[in-house]
Amino acid sequence: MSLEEELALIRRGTEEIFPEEDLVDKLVAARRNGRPLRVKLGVDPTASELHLGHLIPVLKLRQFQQLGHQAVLIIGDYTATLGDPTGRNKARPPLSHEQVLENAKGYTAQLFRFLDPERTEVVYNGQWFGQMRFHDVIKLLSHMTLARMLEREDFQKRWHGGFPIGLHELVYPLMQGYDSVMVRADVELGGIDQKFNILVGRDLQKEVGMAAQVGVCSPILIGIDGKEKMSKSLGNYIALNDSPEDMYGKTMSIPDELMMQYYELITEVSLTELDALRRGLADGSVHPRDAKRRLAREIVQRFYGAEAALGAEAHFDRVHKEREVPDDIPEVALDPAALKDGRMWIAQLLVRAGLAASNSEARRLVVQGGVRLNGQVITDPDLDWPVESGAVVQVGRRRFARIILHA
RNA sequence: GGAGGGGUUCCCGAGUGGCCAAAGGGAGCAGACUGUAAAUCUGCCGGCGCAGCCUUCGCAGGUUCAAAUCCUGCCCCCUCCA
Repeated sequence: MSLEEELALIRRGTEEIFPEEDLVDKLVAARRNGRPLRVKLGVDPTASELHLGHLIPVLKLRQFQQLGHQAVLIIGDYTATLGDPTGRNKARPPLSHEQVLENAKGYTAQLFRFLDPERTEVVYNGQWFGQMRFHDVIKLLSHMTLARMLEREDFQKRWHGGFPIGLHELVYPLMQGYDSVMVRADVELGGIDQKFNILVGRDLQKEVGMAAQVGVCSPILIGIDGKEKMSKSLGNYIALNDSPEDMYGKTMSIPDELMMQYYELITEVSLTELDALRRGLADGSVHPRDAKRRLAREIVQRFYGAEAALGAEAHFDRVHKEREVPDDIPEVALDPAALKDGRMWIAQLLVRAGLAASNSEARRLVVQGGVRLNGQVITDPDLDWPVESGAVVQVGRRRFARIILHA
């Protein structure tokens, strides 16, 4: 593969590479000396469930591996207990070390579905931060100035917006940068929100006389709502553990504008094909819906294989095109003793089925025509319904529950 | 340490004694349209088997027939000065 080809692959789906000349130099040197680049990715095991957003830099790391480079996966067991302020206007609550280690286990297991263990070095940054004396900390801090720190966008926003900034948060970028020093990183991957931290890593490496790393940053993946960064707390995410059906369905619900970015970041469809697709969408020869169907297939395929992808598509068509009741809807056990003469008030039923938060909400749903019992729209909020085992309750277009009478 | 500003329903933000379950916007939910896209339109958006009642406006007391609105104490946040 030519250097140009390698560069083109690395550039795919990246928002910024800084400085790109350094990357070229490093790649040239790597080829000449037969020494692969050390590509660092730090993950803070703060969440329990990984989603596509977390995966973006991981896929980039995998790509580097496929190009013959060495992956260095840093588990931020120490930094995670501190709370990374990145991208928030609020400090993240610190986690206990036990919690972090627990998360880390799940993380690595999931990440190794994509990474090649042969070419991955896994290190915990507690290894060095756990050893530091207070004196060492001060020394590390002395490499940074307050003014420099406040250049960072989210600090600036909080500063001007009058929101608190914990002193400990100022240390975070230094820690991440120090990780780069410790693993002698040539390249650091991350979302564009990591840019500042990666630059601090460059500074620190230079301070100790090391060649500065290159930052390769991906854009922040927008969630399926098309508005906010994908995150668990916003509920706009596709989890790595989602079922093929869910994954397919969620992908189909993303706004059209997001399609190409998802293609670029998550699938392995070639760049030339993506160009063709883009043109097709622009001149109307490709229906956006069909492009999205393929995207959904590609994504499911990456996680579960081609067969599962087709299965998920068939399921999707059955449920949403034919509007049939899905076959895997959640079952809700109902104690027959809760019935009066074999009947139950519809609002109660919805609440017990987990389809409404309160009787009031249930009542509203009914009045607004959003509730179906066995496929039939109900509009009387006072209805006492004769419940039978296996009955299907539906709220809105996509929320179902099957009632099972069971003592 | 000093001076000042502020905490309202998921978020922002009106409301300064009764007409306030609390304007407006956002988010969300439901309906129409559709491609489970976007945009748009309509309705809902504290709880209660609900033409009525109950609980909310930082926390705890108090005044009053009546308080988110007045008084007292406490907690928290912010700005400016040092």
